[in-house]
Amino acid sequence: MRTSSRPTPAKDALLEAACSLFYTNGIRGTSIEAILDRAGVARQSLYQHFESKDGLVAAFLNLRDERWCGSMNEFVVAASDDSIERIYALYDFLDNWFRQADFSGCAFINTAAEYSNPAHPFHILSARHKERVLSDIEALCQAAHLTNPLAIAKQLALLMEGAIVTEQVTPRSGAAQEAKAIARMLIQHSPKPTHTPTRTNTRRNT
Amino acid sequence: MRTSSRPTPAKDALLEAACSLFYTNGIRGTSIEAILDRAGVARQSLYQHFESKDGLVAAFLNLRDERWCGSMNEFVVAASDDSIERIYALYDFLDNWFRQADFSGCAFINTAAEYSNPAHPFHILSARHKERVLSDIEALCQAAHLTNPLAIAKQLALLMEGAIVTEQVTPRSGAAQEAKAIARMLIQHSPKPTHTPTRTNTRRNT
DNA sequence: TCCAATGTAGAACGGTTGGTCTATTAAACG
DNA sequence: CGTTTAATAGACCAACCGTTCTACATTGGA
Repeated sequence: MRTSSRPTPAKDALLEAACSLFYTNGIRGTSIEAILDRAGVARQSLYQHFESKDGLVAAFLNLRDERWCGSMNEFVVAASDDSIERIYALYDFLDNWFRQADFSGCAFINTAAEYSNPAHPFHILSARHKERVLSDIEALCQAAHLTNPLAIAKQLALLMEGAIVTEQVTPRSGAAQEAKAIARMLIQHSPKPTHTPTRTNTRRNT
Repeated sequence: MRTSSRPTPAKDALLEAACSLFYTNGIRGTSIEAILDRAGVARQSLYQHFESKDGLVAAFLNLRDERWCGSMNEFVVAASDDSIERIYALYDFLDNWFRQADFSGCAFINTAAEYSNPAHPFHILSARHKERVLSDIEALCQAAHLTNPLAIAKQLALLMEGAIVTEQVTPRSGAAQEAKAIARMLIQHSPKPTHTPTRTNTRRNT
């Protein structure tokens, strides 16, 4: 009687089904029955691998976080060698995501909406995901030698959220490219990195 | 036996309770029982005034749309006489909203997330709300004599969505002021209106 | 005064939900 | 070989859900 955390065929199928259904239909909108059907797995198998529906939800959120952040980072790295272009590629990543048939917004925004209490475990997991995304973006800004990388990362993240939600409520709105254009303007008008000396830097005794 | 659409005490209490509960707990997260309790109204009264739970949901969405847009427009008009300042006041309106104790994000974003199918009646109502908000913002941009008011309105709306969602997932993040700062940059770097003549305008034979 | 409308209280319904229990099968491994 | 382990199928449960129904009280006009 071991409570293994190693993936078993049944456990794997369960998680995959949960991922898909929780994402597109929401958590409260997805019944255990529907997950079992999709996974083609017996009822008991679920409770052998997960404590409860809530346990399965937590596993779903963690897996989705890992995969989404992984995809994002892979995409921007593959997009360009230039560190500034990689930032803009964030919005191409979104654009690409939006075109996928099963796009239903951000799973974590949706979850935070479904569980509005900020103290709720699912809401907390959602907030943590957004923290991770923010720090990934901040890393991109640092690599691009932008001054105040965190501040710009926050702005870039806000633009991403806006694009995601706009596209969710009004599909095919082209929000990703809209956000990209704003991001361009933002970065072009941000303070220049020190290794690009400006005339201002050469002044003495200010 | 008349199916009046005039508000009755019971009908009013029901709608008010539904508004509050659907907003903070979501639609699937709110039971008929909870609404009856909150309204202090008998079970039968609900089905006398509304066809079903879905009917009550539709009434909630319509009322919320009316009230929210009304508040927004009142706020920006009261904020300033200057047409450009009114645009910036959009984000002060958000800031004010975010500080309210029961803030739970945008009811329409939440609803579109809960009913992800764009063909679902609730999703459609949510999309329509966003259309109305967009046209209100566009009107502000026209009043400010901005060139291409719709294009700028879309950008301003995207910033608003981003701020709302950011604040929802991560409360007290100051996202409204963040968005306001980006909006400032956006408008300052947008093409100037014709009634503010520039040197370019005074040239002859270009 | 009577009647219709609007309200209340609460039982009852069929369906669904998350979760448990039992019994059985099949492979993995000492 | 026998035992453990994960898997299966499906009955079962209590709770909850949206909805309907019955019975009764209040009230404001014709």
